[in-house]
Amino acid sequence: MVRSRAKERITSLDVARRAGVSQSAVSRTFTENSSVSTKTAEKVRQAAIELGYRPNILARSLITGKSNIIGVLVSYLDNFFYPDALEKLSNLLQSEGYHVLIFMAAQTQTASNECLQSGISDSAASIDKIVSEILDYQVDGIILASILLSSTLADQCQAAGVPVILFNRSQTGDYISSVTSDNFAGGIKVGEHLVQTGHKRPAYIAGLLAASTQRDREAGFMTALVAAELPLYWRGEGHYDYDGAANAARALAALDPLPDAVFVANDHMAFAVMDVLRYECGLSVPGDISVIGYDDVPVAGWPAYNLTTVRQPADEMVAETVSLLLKQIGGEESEIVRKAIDGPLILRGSCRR
Amino acid sequence: MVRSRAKERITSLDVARRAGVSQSAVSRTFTENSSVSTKTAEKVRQAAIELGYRPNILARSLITGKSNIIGVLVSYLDNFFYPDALEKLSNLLQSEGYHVLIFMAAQTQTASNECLQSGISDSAASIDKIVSEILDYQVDGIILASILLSSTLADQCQAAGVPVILFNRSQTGDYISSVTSDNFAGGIKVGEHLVQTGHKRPAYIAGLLAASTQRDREAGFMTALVAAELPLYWRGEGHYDYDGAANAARALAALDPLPDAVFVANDHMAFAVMDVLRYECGLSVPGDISVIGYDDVPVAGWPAYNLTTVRQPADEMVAETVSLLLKQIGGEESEIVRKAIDGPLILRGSCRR
DNA sequence: TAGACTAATGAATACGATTGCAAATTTGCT
DNA sequence: AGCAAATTTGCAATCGTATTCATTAGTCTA
Repeated sequence: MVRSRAKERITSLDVARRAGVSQSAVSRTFTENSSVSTKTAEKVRQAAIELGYRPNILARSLITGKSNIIGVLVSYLDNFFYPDALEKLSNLLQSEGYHVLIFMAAQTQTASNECLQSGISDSAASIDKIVSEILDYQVDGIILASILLSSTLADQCQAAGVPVILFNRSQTGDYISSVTSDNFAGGIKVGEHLVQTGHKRPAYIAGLLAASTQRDREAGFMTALVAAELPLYWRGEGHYDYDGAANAARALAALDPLPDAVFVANDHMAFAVMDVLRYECGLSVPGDISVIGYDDVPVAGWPAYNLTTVRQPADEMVAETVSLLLKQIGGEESEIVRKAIDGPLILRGSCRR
Repeated sequence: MVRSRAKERITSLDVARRAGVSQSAVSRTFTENSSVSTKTAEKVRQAAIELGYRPNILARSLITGKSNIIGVLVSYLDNFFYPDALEKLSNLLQSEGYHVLIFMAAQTQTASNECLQSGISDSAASIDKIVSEILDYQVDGIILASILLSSTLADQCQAAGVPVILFNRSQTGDYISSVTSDNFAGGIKVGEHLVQTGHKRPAYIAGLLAASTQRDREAGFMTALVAAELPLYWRGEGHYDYDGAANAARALAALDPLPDAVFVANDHMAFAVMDVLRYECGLSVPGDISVIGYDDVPVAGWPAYNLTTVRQPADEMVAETVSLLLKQIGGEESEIVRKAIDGPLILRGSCRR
């Protein structure tokens, strides 16, 4: 079976000829709120169906200056929070008549211990490159999931009149709107809960140091500990990475005495920590150590982990992101907004009560 | 801080004036293999940087007839196989100079037991609608992940000269290329392995009945059982859904005598099955029942599940998909191809040896 | 240095739609 | 019916770029 070769496209002119009207009439039948009589509209629609015509959105965008495309840049999808958020984001934008052009930031190959500074600057450069590409597509807006933007790029977007919103990251200094969960408050909740439940030797495993989520969660956690005059017993780094967190967990398990609780900066790493503690070290969670994560991804609720964690309200974060973006696109909102949405601590079985 | 309002765009003409050359010259400097002297190219590039000019891809696409956009339609991302595949797909296409316009198929709200026929036809209609939208964007090609296409839509794509490739689904009857793993062979491997390891009461938990992956995996599995003259002890349905599979597992656990092994049609469901068996029913896996899954998503390798499963070679599947699609776009390949890539059975701890 | 050929350039047109404008038609009202 | 107002309709310009074609500049050979 051989597919027939490239077809000559059907344009509005073809439809116009067939329907016996002008090309403008065709255009108007397919454009919202432009004046066409129902009679001609019907003729046009009929002819369009017969010919299999559909308007060329690229041509339309060229003239209207609106592409109805939102560029979404996401760095990695192995943390389940992101596929989930992406799905919700895409669905919501679709329902608003927009479409998502997706870009993956080049994976920085700095697996774990490699010098992070260079890794970050590498990726910053490549991200700038990608954002430029996004702009080339004349997108109406940009959403950066877990990604920061150089200030020159931010300027460039602003110059192009394209609103940018950071999703799950915030950036001080530059003037970009962001939507996150209230990571500081979440960190506090974790700290207070550990205090209230009588833990005495709390540990912390950090995510990527450059990430605002990591900083805020840790800052909140430490604030709560300080308020309770409970010193941090140990601190490790897992780089928001399964293997990185596993290594940190091994270091943690070698301590004597053992910490009695560990707050891990996100669920994805917390799973690694629990796996190592339970299946490599033969420890019991929460019997020997309590583990608390952050995100409340679906897997956290599965019985195998049953992880106590702070929920990031993905639905609300996505709704807020889209609403904010559309407002900025519509020109209604031009202030810089930094929205931090509160999320509850979900008590499950990985933390001793 | 208030963002400055919409800017007048910088066009190639602006750059031309600034560089003291014609608009054609500007265009040529930004187009591959067109003849410009290095001297003028340099002038143009300089002026472009000063003005912050970047070519408008939409305008370019309008004239070249190539958008460099690939439409990717995916139905859900909660099965970890898809985020992973999507990430790889996007990366590979990006490296080939293409970009991904992503569409989510409307979630069929037929949670589990609801009448599936109507659910499927609903979603088929909405998928046709979405594919039409994709075509409106003048995409150069379409990838459908786990999604089937009505034959009228297939015709429409063909008429528009847009190649379509099914990823992880195949469709008989219609003439669409597809890339899958060799699900039949995989099913056989599972069946043979259960036979060789001396299991006597094998059960099967099916995925969505309409899915080719489900059909082929089950057919392969049954073929192996029949060859060994081992009857299927029990069969349930989980609809490729965590909760659906959990329900099936509860039914399975109520059997007396218990099956001694269950092949679950994908990993995502297998996790639910293991969770129910272990934490609801107090059974041991693999002590009381062996569990085998399909996909080898990353979580399958985590110690908490340590799931024996058939690997779907995502890298190869993605590479094959992209290579095939690009060939078809380039017009080199016009035959219908149905590629089924073999994947190994990964032996882990969830199946008794 | 002249001649032959190649490479570089600009003017003009096309891609497929939207939209302002003016003419043509329909509608509404007395 | 007759005129004013409102609605339709078609023409033509436009969006930002690629590309053909004719022309000019540049290179190489003899």
